[in-house]
Amino acid sequence: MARVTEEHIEARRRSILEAAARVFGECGIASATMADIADAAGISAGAIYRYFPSKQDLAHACFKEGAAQIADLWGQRAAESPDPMAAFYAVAAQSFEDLGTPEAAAHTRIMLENFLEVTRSGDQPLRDAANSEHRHIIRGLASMLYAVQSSGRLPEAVNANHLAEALYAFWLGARIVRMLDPEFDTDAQLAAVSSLMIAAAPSA
Amino acid sequence: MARVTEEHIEARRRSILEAAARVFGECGIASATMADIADAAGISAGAIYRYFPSKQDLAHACFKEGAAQIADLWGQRAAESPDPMAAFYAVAAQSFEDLGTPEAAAHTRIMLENFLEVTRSGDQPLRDAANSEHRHIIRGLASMLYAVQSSGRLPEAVNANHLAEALYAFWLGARIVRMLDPEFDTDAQLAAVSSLMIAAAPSA
Amino acid sequence: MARVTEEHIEARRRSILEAAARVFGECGIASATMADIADAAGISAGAIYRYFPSKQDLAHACFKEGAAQIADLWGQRAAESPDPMAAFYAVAAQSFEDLGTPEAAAHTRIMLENFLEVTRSGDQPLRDAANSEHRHIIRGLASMLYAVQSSGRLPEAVNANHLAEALYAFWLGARIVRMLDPEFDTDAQLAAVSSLMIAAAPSA
Amino acid sequence: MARVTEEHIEARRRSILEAAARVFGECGIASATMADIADAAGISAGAIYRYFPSKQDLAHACFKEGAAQIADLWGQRAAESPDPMAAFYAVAAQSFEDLGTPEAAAHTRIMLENFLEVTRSGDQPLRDAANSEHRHIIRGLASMLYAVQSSGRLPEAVNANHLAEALYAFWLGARIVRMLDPEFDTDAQLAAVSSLMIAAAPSA
DNA sequence: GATGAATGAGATTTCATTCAT
DNA sequence: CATGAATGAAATCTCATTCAT
Repeated sequence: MARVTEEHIEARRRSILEAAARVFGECGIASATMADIADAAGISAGAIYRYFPSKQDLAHACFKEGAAQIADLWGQRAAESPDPMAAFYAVAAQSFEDLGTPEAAAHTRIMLENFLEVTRSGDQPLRDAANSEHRHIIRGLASMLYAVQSSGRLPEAVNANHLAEALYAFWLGARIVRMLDPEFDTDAQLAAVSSLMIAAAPSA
Repeated sequence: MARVTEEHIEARRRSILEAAARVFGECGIASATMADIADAAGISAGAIYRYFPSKQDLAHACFKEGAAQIADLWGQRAAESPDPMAAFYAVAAQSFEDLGTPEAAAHTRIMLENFLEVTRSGDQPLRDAANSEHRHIIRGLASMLYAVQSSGRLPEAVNANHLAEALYAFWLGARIVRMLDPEFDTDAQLAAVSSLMIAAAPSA
Repeated sequence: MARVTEEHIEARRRSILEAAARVFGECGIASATMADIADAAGISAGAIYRYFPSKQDLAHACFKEGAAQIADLWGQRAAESPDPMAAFYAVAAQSFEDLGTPEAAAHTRIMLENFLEVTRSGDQPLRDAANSEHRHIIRGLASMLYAVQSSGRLPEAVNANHLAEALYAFWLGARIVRMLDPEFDTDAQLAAVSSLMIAAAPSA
Repeated sequence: MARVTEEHIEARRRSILEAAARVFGECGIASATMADIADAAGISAGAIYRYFPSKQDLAHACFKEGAAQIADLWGQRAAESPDPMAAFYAVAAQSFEDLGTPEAAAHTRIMLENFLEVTRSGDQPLRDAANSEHRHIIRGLASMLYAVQSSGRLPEAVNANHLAEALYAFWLGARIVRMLDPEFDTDAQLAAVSSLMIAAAPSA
């Protein structure tokens, strides 16, 4: 089985990563065993170590993968949409809805586990990586809000940057509660926030 | 005599619970060992089993304990304050600030671990317990907002219930990001939200 | 089984150490498994870790134990014997004979494995420990030879110190070859060395 | 064509053997991995199995190789030198000095590992092979001593055969201690032994 | 009632070896 | 023939839990 193409190797790496995300999401990083992941990926446990040096590295790779996907989601939608405010609603609504899929739910859980590990271990590079992820999204959100403010639909008295942070926090918190409580109506919450912003818009 | 014994038992139970919260918060539930907890509580590992049937039960008891404390915080402050809106700011600001203390940080982490376990295990009673906790807080928040709305400082177009949920989500998400990123300025975010609500207030 | 006496613990430690020496001697440190040692000691593998933090530490403890026994042997005999030269023959002959016992053979093998590890790892403290052992014996040997030289039975032209080192090297090498080759006649060699020294004695 | 292939095969075999000796000497047989050896030999791990059926066989081949080199050393020098006693000093001094080179140090270590395995496994052919090696050297040494004795420089009372064995043991032991302890002055020891033999020489 | 030594069931990780390419 | 990805069988070490003292 030697002399395999580069793509084959990359594909194997990805399939391990996907299996790991699935299993980690289901069982938690600590409880999941390498054997579980190997089974899910259809290979032997030992084979994983050709692609990832340790369970911890595999978990980190899963986290980065998930973070990249989330960042993509925000970046893509923001670029697509002509109305910046609508983009926020679209992305938020989309990601809330995605929570129903096992992948997105798993990613949310892995992200939280990563958060827990980072705040506990005090590993600064890891912390920086985690921070840069949310800062990236907040920056995007803030630039949306600046555009809204420029168009006169957000009062000057509101600090766009800080509101972007608050919206990010809302989005993160809502995802969490929503996973726990399916009756937690994220769409209605989005609508409430929206109506608040409309009400706050300087009357033309 | 029996009375004294019972008190003694309860005191022992509490000291174990406190030690467990401390250790679970620091190390994570999976990594913490019963020996760690026993050391922190100043007893032997075997003795814990007289008070809690298993590590898992001990962890559940910690969750409940933490949830009760958070609920107390909200209930107490809300009752104290004459101005409902101010109460929200006070509690939120207080809890953001508390994140600097090891106890509050540990509680936040334990709550998240609880969340993770609940969404994974599908254990309905546990899920209900977790849900009832945030619903309790949201109810309090909603009644504050109704009061604000009644006083004419919040537009009728905004659904107070859903806004309460959104504020709760914001509060939860902000606590999380703040633990990761000390530069995440929760006070400024509260101010931004506040200024938005003021701007949205029906002009007298 | 708690609240065991200090002696019981020490006894358990010793029984593990003895079992380990037996098994390490038989199989080699690398090949021996903790399960083998646990079986030999009549306990579970996990229990060993209460007494020794790792397999490596256990191996080192075995080595030190063996070294201490050897040093005792030299020290004791040297003190007992009025004739220093006879003491050397006695100790050497004794230790050559001992090679027939499993314990002594095991110790010789463990010592060699320790030597191999030390020269490979470059761990200086370990190296120092190993060196101090043979230096101790050589010092004893040298003081014997000085006494012999003082009594005029060894020419002044011979450096007693260096001859002591040579005798130590001979003793070590002979033990090794003897284990390999039962026909290697260590007594005859001792006699040959002895006759050489007698021949070298300044004629009265 | 067939001839070329055969030479090629032999060359490959030798390069693997050399790489294995290097790696085994550095890491020890148990710790060395087939991958390490393959890297050192510049081939793939799987290819080794075309030349040697198993790791153990490879190790045995290394032993034999090392033994042959040592025997060569003694045979060559002994033949070269007109004065047999000088030959012993030359070979011994040379091999002590060589211990500074990685190759010679590796050979000494491999020899010891071989010794350990042989005395443990009870594999008689292996034991015989190891024995025949030192007997070969001892025979050479003994014939030197006979020559010395014939020339009247060694008393008849000394058994040349047994003294040869003792010198061999000294040489082996000194090599070992010297590797551990660089301050172990093998030249001075040789000189001490030499002075003892001179003193023992029947006064003309 | 408390203790802590012991158990025993894994979990991660490593490699010799094989064999499809 | 060589390659090196994959296997699968350990081996070390960790802990929740039990129970003799």
